[in-house]
Amino acid sequence: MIRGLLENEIKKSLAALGVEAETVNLEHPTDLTHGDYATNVALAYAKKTGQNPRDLALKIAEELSRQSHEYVEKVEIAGPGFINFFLSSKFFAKSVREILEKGDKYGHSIHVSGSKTIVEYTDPNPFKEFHIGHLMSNTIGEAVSRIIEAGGAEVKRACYQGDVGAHVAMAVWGLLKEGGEPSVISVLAKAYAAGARAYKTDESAKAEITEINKKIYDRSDERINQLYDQGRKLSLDYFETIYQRLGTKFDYYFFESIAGPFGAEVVKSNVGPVFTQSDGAVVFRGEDYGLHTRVFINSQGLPTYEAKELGLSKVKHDTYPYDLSIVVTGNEVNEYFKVLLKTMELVFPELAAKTRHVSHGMLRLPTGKMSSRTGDVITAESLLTEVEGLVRKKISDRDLPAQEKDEIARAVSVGAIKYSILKQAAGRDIIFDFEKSLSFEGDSGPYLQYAHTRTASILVKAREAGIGPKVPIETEKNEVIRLAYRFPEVIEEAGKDLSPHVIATYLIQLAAAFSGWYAETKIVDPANPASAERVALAAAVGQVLKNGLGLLGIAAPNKM
RNA sequence: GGCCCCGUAGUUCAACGGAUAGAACGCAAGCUUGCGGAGCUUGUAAUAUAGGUUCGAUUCCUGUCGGGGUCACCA
Repeated sequence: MIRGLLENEIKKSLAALGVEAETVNLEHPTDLTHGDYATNVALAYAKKTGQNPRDLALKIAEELSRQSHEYVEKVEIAGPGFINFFLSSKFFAKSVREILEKGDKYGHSIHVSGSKTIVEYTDPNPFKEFHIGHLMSNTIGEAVSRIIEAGGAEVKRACYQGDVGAHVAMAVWGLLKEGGEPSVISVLAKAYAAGARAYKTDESAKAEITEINKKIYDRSDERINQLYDQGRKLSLDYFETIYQRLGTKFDYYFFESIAGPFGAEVVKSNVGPVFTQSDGAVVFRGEDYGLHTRVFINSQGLPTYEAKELGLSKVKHDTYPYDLSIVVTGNEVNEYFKVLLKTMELVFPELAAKTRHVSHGMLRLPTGKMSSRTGDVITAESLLTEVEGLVRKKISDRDLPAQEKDEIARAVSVGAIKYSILKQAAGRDIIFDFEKSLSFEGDSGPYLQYAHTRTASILVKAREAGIGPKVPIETEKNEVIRLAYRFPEVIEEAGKDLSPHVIATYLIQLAAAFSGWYAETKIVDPANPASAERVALAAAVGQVLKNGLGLLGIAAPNKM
């Protein structure tokens, strides 16, 4: 990559001046008039060498020009002592060629190849709703998975599901009361809601539910077994339809019925060195580590979230010996997760060192539209369906076959939702704004998809006109080409920080540059000899947009 | 109250300790004899507050104010 090359040259230049530089900071200036890369080494090392930053910068630039490279057009000193690099047309021509040659693989690298990563995300509970929180986790987890895969690692996707516990007993209680067979998902949802309500308000129902919970564990009741098995399968099958719609395919499913008992065992065998008996429960004294005390096994002998997740870390590693384990959750568990990680350090130190937590805020809808009136959860399906309907309306006047319209409506609606989740750094709440996400203007998924369809239709027109994409040795320089080659670096950064939004931000910048160029430049023009290379650039931009959207889990249709 | 996270244009978001703090929506003014106007161009407007560290602070440290999470058996 050009970046490494420049870093080396800077280091060599510094060495020639007798400056030992362990780190070289190289960045893309926000303003393209400041060049394609800039380094602040002169500012950073001025003091050490007792020189004025600009003087040092000047000397470094002299050294650099001595070893100048065909891909660097010029080196400039600017501001307080920045050294700015302007890349050459030769470099840009080469980068366009590379994008077209690598195609769908462009951006993929090998910087984490050979490593094994497991990503746990979504984690819906059978018998309960798949709500928009799960949608958020799924979107982030899938994007993170794809980004890490693009770095060359092997990635396994894992979903952890609570198939036992009070919530399940509540649903089964509801089924018994209503006498309904769990044959459609709405029956299950209703049964759970009834059970949850009764559990809070009705003492005898509460006792019944507790009893059912026990029977689920020991499988002593035929009728309950039957309802449980049916309901569990129905739920899991239903979740699969959503994963398919969203574009996720899990490699592993871990269940609470396995991780729970195992976690409890792990905790029990570490009472003394790590955990403490207290009031009939087993707790971890987090205060010794600046955290707070958490219960791992409650006084009824049942493992809590922390114990299960602790057990799960080992179950995962036994299943797939990972180098890196990423867990995506809502940020309400942040404090618990810290405690969990501390116990993991004590019990499974080698696993704790490999674990990273990505937490996200809540997905909130504006009041009025689909907002929950009575505290009901909003299901992922209802949001998807609502948005898809709006998209369908928007494209209703398109002259396209019905099946293609269906595909477009799906791609655009999923893209709109996913993009609005991924465009900002995970951690804070996201306000899903129907107007903004679906006005398809500016900072939105559909805007990116639209930019991509424009590149696609350019290629169609070019083919009709017999203008092939052709990359010359040197090429026209513009903002578009000066952004396109950065894609691999962007993926690397997003992977390092587990931050899909880095890609989203970059794609918007690229798409905006492309749209501006598109508006002022006639790309397909048989009368202009430059047309073939412009078509090549348009193709390259389309490829980068497609690959980038792909990393976010968003489809890039050719028409919309 | 303790601990953790967060305060950036009217709004929603960006910005490895770097240059004139970037976008989008909104608002104002423009753009089609040209590949999709779901677009483009120009303008408007912000680092909560007081200190400190630094050549340089939205970023790091401390105080204040404001918002959110959490503080033993639900996740």
